[in-house]
Formats: sequence, C-alpha cells, structure tokens
Amino acid sequence: MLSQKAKYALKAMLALAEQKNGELLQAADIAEHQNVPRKFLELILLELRKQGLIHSHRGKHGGYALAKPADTITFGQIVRIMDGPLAPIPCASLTGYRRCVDCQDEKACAIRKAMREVRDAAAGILDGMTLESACSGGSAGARAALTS
Amino acid sequence: MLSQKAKYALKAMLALAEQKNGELLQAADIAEHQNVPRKFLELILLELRKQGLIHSHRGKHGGYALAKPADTITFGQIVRIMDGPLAPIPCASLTGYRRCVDCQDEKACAIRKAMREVRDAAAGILDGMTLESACSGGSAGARAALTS
DNA sequence: GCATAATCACATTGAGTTGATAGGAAGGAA
DNA sequence: TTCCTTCCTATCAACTCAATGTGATTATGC
Repeated sequence: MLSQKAKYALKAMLALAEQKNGELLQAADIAEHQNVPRKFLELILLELRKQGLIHSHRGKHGGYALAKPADTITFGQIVRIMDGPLAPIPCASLTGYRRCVDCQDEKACAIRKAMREVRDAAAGILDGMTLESACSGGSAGARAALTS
Repeated sequence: MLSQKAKYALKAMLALAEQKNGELLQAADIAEHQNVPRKFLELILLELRKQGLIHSHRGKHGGYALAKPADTITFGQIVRIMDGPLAPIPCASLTGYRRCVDCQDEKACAIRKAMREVRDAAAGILDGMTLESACSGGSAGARAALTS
C-alpha cells in the first residue's frame, strides 16, 4: 500500500517539476492546489530536502524547488524515501533485505520468488518513471520497464 | 506490504497443496512445520474456508484440505482475501476501486497511471502463479504474466 | 531595527491496524 | 462417553499512520 505521505510527496514533487526554470513554490501554495494538509506537507518536504531531492529557501518569498533536473528524479526514489522498500516482503527486497525468521529454506521459498518478481516489476516501472516523463503525460515507465 | 497473515496463508495453502490426493492436514501440523503461531493460523484457515478455498473436517482425524485443484488456486486470490486489493492505491484498483478525495482530475493523474501499471504487473504475476506451479518450483507466474 | 513571512524542528495526539492469545462451544470418531 | 479437532468471539498490546500544535529560526521589505 502506498501511504498518504508517499502520495502527497509525489504530488508535491510533480508540482515542483512543473515550475518553470526552478522557481520557488511555497508549501502553502502546494497544499492548497494539491489538497494536502499544510503542516503534514511541511513534514514531507522536510524529509525530501534532507534526502537531497529538493532545496528550500526561508523567509519572505521563500519556498521549495527541485534540487536536480526532473528527468533524474524517479517515482521509485520518492516512494522509497517515504514508505521504504518496494518489495512486498523484506526477504525479497534489494534495498532493505531482512531474513524471514520463520523461513526454513530461503533459496527454495516459493513465496519469496513470487514476491521478488513483484518487486522487480514494481521497481522496473517506478524507477523508470521520472517526474519529467510523468509531467509530459506519457507512460514512459512502462516502456522503460519493458526494455530493461 | 504483504502482511504476516497473508504470508502465513500462502505457506499454509502451499502445505495443503503438497498433500497427496487431498489428504487432511491438521492446523497443529501446519503450525509446527511452517513456524506459524497455532491460534493465529486457525483464524487464517477459518477465513480461507469461508472464502471457499479449503474445506475442513472436525473431530478426531480432522483437518484441512484444498477445496479445488491446486492449479486453479492462485497467489492473487489468497493475497486478496487476506490483504485486500493488490493495487498500491484504491483509485488504481479493479477489485476495490475507491476515488481519491483529494484528486482533481483522475483521468490525468500521473500517480494513478503509475500505480495502475504497478497493479497490473503485480496482478499479472500473482494471478498467474498457482499453488501447483509454485510447488513444482518453476517461475510459471512470470511466464504466464509475459504471455498474457 | 522591526514587523512580517516563510521554513525548520519536535512533540503530541487520536484513530486504526496488526499480530497474536484466551477460552470455551460445537461437532465427529473411537 | 471421552477425547480430539475445528469453530467462533473477545480481547490485548504494540505499532503505525495521518494530522496538528507550538515554537524557534531565518530572510525580506519597510
């Protein structure tokens, strides 16, 4: 399940990506236009900044902007920052692997194999979908996934 | 995220699928061999029975068995019973669609499009993976997904 | 320099979910 | 009858999620 937090983060990042030549956008504006609780959004933006995806400016006429070009930021990065690994189960994760305590033989585990496939598919789609490609409306993620 | 409940359900169903000619298997045996809390497992088996995936027999020499051939029961069915829709977000779900209250234009929503792709990929894999194919060890789910 | 406006940083809250356990009721076999 | 096993409901503690509150800090404009 994608949390509200991750969904709001994606919305905010897409809003920032639509700003022309990296102009600042304020939390209050994003909150209003995207229908996101303002204070909750601040929390999210803070986290995105700490992870280096956006930078911020304080004081009057402050706000937020992408820290990198929109075609170098993927849905996968954003979702992982907010919700952690994409894999449905830790033993199938690359970025957050953890062994199942109740698993006898991990190598032969059919559940792990299935979940690994799901993880790979999700990663293929979300890591192939950039803010840029999402803004221009296309289904670039799917194409990238199919050719990788 | 796949819940413990769903993971335990998959393990239990795989154990039942490995029984020869539908012989009964008791909750206590499954619990022991699969490292699952016994009472929690009972809860899970109850739910699987109510959904018609297994049937049960009470009393001495009672137990559980699949209600249908192993090649007609998919991971997708089991996961949906335990955890609900596969889609990461309700607005991208086929089986449990719900509109996002904060979404302006669902048709154009890039997040929804991405999550729909993830859902379709996950469904392709999990609905193509049967207890039968999982038992025989192969990655039949992946093959089914690719050809569907 | 002062008021204003914005981000930064925690702390807290309330609701809901998850994972698990308890205790018996009901049904079947020996 | 007497075990044995499933059936069913209730309960629990711990945790997570979504959101709010309260200030502190920093920059701008007058």
